Amino acid sequence: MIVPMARAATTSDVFNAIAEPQRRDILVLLRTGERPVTELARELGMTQPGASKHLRVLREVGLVRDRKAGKQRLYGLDARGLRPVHEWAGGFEQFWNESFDRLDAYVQELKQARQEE
Amino acid sequence: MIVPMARAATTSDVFNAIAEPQRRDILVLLRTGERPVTELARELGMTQPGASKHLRVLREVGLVRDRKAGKQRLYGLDARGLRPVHEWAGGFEQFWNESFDRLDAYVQELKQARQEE
DNA sequence: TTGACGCATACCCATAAGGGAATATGATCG
DNA sequence: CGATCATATTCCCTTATGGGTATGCGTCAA
Repeated sequence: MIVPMARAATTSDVFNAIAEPQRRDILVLLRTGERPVTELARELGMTQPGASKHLRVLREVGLVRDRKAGKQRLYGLDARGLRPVHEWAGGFEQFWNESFDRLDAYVQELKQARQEE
Repeated sequence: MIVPMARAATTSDVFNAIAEPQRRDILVLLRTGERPVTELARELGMTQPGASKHLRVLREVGLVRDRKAGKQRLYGLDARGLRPVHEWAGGFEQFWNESFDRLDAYVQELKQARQEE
């Protein structure tokens, strides 16, 4: 049976995991240290279940780690999975520096030419 | 009326645009130069409508530009939009370098202790 | 042991997303 | 104008996603 897939499962792909703004917010927040779910939810203005769900996705792609601390569960950052993202995007560095120099110049020329008409 | 939103529209967010593997493939391919849709589709093994749809998303977030070339439409890379992604991920660099040194050490200790039992 | 607390899941709902096939739109050429 | 090639759109279908609320479950304190 053919199973159409709407998109790569968010749980298996770091790129997908960080596609969600709130999850990026969580990661940024966790740079300042571990946090229990409730506090994290409060700081980011989300419901506790909402936070738990996002944390689960982040945990499954390995961007976050959790450890039990008594009644609580502390979530901490494991940013190693972001390295591939950084490198992938970095692979385009020469292009955002160079590629459109000529295009930009051309656009400038057009504007100028139009004003001189 | 409250309108629940499943996720930020893919057309408005670069992070979402690059969450889809095939779109990343397109961007990588375009590093080697402009291409008409059909050729791009053939090289990446996707259908023409499929390619067009992905290209549309990429175009709407500004990662790709198109220009008419006679009967064809050439798509080219505009990687400037990837710079924020690179920088965002780069903001975690210190964490993937340092954060888990202690954790890794701890894991090593555990392994060693287990062998010595 | 019984609450209370902290967190994860389950369930429900509406929407976004992708794929495939068919079709519309655009442009070129004879 | 008519035929044809290159693309973009549309329609249909199935799954993924995110949010909300209710609820299950483990842990700690009295």
